[in-house]
Amino acid sequence: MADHPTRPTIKTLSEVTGFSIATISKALNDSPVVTQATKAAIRQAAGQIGYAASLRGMSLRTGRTYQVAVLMPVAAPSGFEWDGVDYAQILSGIAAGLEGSPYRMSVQVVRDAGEGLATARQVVEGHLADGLIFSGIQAQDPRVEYLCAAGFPFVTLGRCRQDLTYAHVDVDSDWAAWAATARLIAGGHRRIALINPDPRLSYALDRIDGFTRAFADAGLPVPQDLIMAGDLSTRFGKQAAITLARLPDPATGFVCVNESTALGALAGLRDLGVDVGRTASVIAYDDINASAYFAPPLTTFYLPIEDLGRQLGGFLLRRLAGEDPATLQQLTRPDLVARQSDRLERVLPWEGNT
Amino acid sequence: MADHPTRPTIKTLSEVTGFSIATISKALNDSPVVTQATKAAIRQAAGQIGYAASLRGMSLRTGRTYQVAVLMPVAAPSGFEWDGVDYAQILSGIAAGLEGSPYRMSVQVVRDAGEGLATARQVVEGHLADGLIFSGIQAQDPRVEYLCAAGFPFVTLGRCRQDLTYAHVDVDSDWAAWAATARLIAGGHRRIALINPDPRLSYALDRIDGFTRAFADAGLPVPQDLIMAGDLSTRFGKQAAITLARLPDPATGFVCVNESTALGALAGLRDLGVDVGRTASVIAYDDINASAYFAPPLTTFYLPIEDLGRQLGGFLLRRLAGEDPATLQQLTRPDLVARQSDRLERVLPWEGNT
DNA sequence: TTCCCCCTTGAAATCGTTTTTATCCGCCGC
DNA sequence: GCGGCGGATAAAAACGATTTCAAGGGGGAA
Repeated sequence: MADHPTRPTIKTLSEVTGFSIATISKALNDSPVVTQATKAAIRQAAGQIGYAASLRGMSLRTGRTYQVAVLMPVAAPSGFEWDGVDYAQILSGIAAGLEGSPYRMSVQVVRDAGEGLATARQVVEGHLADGLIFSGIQAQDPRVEYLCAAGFPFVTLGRCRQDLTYAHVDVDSDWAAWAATARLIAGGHRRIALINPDPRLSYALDRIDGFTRAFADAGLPVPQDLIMAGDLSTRFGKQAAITLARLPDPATGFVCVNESTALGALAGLRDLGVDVGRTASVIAYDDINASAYFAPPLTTFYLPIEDLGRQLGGFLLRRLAGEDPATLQQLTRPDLVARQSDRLERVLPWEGNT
Repeated sequence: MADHPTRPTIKTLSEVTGFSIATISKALNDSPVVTQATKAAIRQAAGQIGYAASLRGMSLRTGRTYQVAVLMPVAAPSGFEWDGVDYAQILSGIAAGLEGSPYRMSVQVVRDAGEGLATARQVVEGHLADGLIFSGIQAQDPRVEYLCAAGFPFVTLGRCRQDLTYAHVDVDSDWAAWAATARLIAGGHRRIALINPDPRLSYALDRIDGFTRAFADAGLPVPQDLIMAGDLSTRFGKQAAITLARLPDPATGFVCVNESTALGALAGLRDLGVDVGRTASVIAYDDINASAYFAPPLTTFYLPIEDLGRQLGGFLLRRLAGEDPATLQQLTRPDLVARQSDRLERVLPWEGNT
């Protein structure tokens, strides 16, 4: 732990320039009470000796931490299963959104929503960060409630269904599910399954809404029995697909929640000997652009999660600057990436053979 | 930004207990100069009012930040391709390894090795963290050199090939590549390809060593022309497989660097009409347990990356406590998960048809 | 010329800890 | 009985910044 040639402090700079530390501080913070000439001289000297304010000192005095905490959910460690979420990309986006500010990103791992609330409490009460970013928003989300009540700055990836005003970035899951379902209906499918995550998640409900609306638009009854709630794992996707394809009146279309469940669905259908692309179709959300390499390549709705992360970071910065959360809300429609697998290319099973 | 009912400071505790803040500090840090009785009283009161030392104050005084920085590599943002690395799991492991300590995890995103060095410098010179964790170690790694020279505590995931003593955790890639190659040789393959990442990476060289040794052990010539260096993307896996399978004397076995390249290889072979499992075999490192759902399921060497992360965190804690880095080194052999796809079940292509 | 005000800068307090140094007190030894 | 010693606690300085308030100086107005 070699103590590096102690880096310059404001006092060093004071000795070098001859100005008092008070003036230095004001000059560097661009206070209007300091002359332009003085500011220039001080900045020049600061650059010269490579002075950068110590976050520690600033932090103690101002009460700010210059840290942004991100609550990163990880699946419970029991028998790891891929969940298809590339959180690294989200973090990368957040970091990009924070760039240019003095804020750094502190990652807190949370294993479930309950732990999320506890961690949020710790962050707020322990002044561990100045702002919070998290995802996995539930329809009724205790973290959102708590943070709103506490008046703590935060931005979420996703919206809860409560009447609260807060900054958020979200994907239009209702629309995406609607579009995916409508596309399968147009392709001739009637028995379409919705492979959905934890039903407490707000976007799981959005997906059900969109799914339902697509059937209503087509004047068709909604196949309630084909809505499956689980998690984001490949294992669940496979199990669900197998269950659904084995029904007396099997599902032929699958609207998966993401690429890992879609991969599982494909594996399940393959095990049953179902030829995806001929007798069944799969559509998914696309976080990581792996679907192009599946067998068959999947039609997806691409989520630019790094961009979403960047928005999250940018919004939090603006929120920290005092901006009204009502102006910091954004809804993105994912782009359709049409590949194959979503249209019935040959006969539909219920049409019999010719 | 409601200023929460200002949380208790050491001064509060001093007023409550009647002891001076100096005594409080010593008592809570378990200094031997304080009586047991006093310590007990102070601890009791601290628990009572919910006092926890402010990291800000501690940090300013001690010069420590109580932060651990993790350098998280992300692929360059040009046309995102999945790289199959679930860094979230590594972070989760690191956080688990840090649990119980006052250290928190700060994540710095780096886009390439050069930026990694710059970021490491920033962290060290700006006192942004007390320790550093990073991966993607190159055979000649400037970050390792710099940090060793600076005497800054760090732990790496991977080893460089320089003669430096530092704490690290690594996977025995040499062994894994050897075992995978030997398995394919035993399965009848002779034209075995090594799909490898960036050749500057230390473990890329380890893999070449193991690959080479497997051929040497079998008394066979090493197919140098089948060693492909690229990145971890699915795209590269596909391109490489297509190139290799189109050779006049095509590759029939593929030792992939991870699951995303393996997925790409499968996609490429499928496009060429190669029946993997009959005329070709693929083996991969397995970070995320998705290979079980590929078509066909892949035999893999499973890397418990969360455990590796936990080790990283634990090692760094011990390093920060002053332990000798020479004692903080660990090499793990990944577990073989035998599925299919790695044995030639039917005829070998060069045997002609019967 | 004198007084006042404003503009610029400086001194000092403060944030919450740790650590060094000082003080107080009782007890032991001579 | 007195001096010194050591054990327990307290006082004060320090870490590096920001911020409040005071001070100094110059210029304009009377």
